[in-house]
Amino acid sequence: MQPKQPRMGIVKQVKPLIVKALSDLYSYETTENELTINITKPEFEGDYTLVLFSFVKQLKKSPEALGKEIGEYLIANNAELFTAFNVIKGFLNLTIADAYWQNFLLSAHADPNHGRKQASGKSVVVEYSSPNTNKPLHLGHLRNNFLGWSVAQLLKETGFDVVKTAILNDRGIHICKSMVAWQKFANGATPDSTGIKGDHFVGDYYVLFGVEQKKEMEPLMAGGMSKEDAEKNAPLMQAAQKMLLDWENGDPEVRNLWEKMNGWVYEGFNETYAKIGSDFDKNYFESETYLLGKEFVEEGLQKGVFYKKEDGSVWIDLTADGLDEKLVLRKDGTSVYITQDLGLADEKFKEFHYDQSIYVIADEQNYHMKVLKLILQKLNKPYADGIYHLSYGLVELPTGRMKTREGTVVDADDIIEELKKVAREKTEELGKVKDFNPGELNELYDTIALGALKFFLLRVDPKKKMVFNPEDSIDFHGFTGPFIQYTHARIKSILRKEIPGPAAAKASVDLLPKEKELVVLLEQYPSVVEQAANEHNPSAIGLYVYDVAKTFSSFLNDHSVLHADSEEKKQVRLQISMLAGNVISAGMALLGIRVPERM
RNA sequence: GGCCCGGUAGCUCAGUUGAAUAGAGCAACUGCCUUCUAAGCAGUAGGUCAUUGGUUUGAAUCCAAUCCGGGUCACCA
Repeated sequence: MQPKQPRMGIVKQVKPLIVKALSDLYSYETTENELTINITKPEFEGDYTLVLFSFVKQLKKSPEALGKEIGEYLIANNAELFTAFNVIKGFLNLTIADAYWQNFLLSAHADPNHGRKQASGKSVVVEYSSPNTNKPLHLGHLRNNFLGWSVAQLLKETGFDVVKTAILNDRGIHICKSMVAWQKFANGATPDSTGIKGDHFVGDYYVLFGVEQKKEMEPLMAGGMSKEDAEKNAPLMQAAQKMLLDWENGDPEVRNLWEKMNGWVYEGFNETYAKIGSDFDKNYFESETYLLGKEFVEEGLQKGVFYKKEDGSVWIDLTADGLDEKLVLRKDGTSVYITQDLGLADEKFKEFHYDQSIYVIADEQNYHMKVLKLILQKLNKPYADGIYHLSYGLVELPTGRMKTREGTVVDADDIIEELKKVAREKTEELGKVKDFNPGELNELYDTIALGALKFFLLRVDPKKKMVFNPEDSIDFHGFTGPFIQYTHARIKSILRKEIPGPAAAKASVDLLPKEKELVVLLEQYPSVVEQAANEHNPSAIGLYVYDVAKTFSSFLNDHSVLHADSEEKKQVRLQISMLAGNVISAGMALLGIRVPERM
């Protein structure tokens, strides 16, 4: 990962000039990374500020003298870029030429590719979403989905070939539980016959399994059996275990039922994915990958990376790396989780020859992913270093973790519907789009509801866990998706009346503070995209786009675009408006959020 | 217990390759809609940046220790 960089565009051009200045003036050789340049605080004159303290000692000069000499040098040698400077304490405040900002505005305001980079030829696989097929998606899955989708989009934007993959955990004891419960209690009911969405339908039987199992456990525990034993010995559990064996042996009846019920779940998932705009280039199914990776065991033994214990189980000793001894093959010769992950990593590489393989997985699995990468490195796999775990924090409720048992899980479909309802109520209350037809209204509600939800989940640093408070997380004011969408609609409202004309090319007027602030901010957009992509961090985009919307709103409050004092002024403001609209639209698109023309 | 991650305003979050008085939103309070959409703008109030010590011209940011919270260390996935 690249080191963090402040968001700034022009600074990339400024840094080499300062390096050269230090070299020419003092024969002091430094690198761009050594320079600290910040945006100038509003209370001082200037655009960007070089912090001088770090050179004071080495150059044995006072900050004031240094600042003055560097400032004078920069203006003397780059008059087209710098027009003024001042030194306050240890800070050299530089003023960038108005012409630079005006040229930027001219070239960028109508450029739809502003911020997009050339294809690099590098490829990356992004795996996100790894649901079990025994219950519907919840809020945690949504964070995973939105993150993965957005990171994929960011990487596309910065020139990567991206393959989006999902792994479906479609086998195992949890699936058998739903199947057993359905066999016993459903009387042949189906999603169609009940009108229940497939994934919810199957999930209901998974829940029912737990309820009925508990009933069966009571007499067993009353007879003195421990809770653990009662769980195992409950007839339903026995049936599920048997079904798992039958499944592995390919029993046709079990396989048929399994395919039928998984089919219902996929139908439900696909409906939700379509609704949230999630998509995948390739689905992997655990039922097809769970046997992969065994060849790694033999290879690891030969290379001396793994070792075999007396009972036949195979292990790797990672204690030298500060980890533990990890099992890679059971004594009965069956593989464990890590084994199939090794196999899947290899499978993906064979198919896509990735330079980078990103796994969007919750931070519960930090340890596991560390082990995965380490084993691949020890096996000298060429793709090992490209493995990257995008670890995200869990979504919690004010009361703590969501728990299926306690029924505190926030269902994905439910929360989307709830938000849509709020979007509708709010829209009707405001009454600004009374001329919309039902189709347009429905689309608007979708746009707003999903905008609110996606922005809420993406605006937080992925690696941090976050709290979802149902009471006030559903908010359309302030630091939210709908506020940004609203700002976009306002901009469009202006541009529907007039767009920047050819006369704009000649417009060169002094920028007022609010105008300047916006232009400087908008000029940073490509560097923000680059940074967000490097860090696999969509929240950087969210913060930035909000900043743009907020700054624009403030600007709009103080200045009229269409009724500016002069034609030139109007043109400049139209350009700023258009660029702000494009940046908001493009930035939100990177988060998977649509922006409406009106709302 | 070992390892990992976190602790910033009442709440949710920015800010952490060290830099000028620590920033937003929500909630509270005050103003502002015959003028490009008030889902808005402007303002007031709210902080021992968990604690202690250290490094430094300078620390929310780096180091150490401590306290608190979470995760993980399964022949589960």
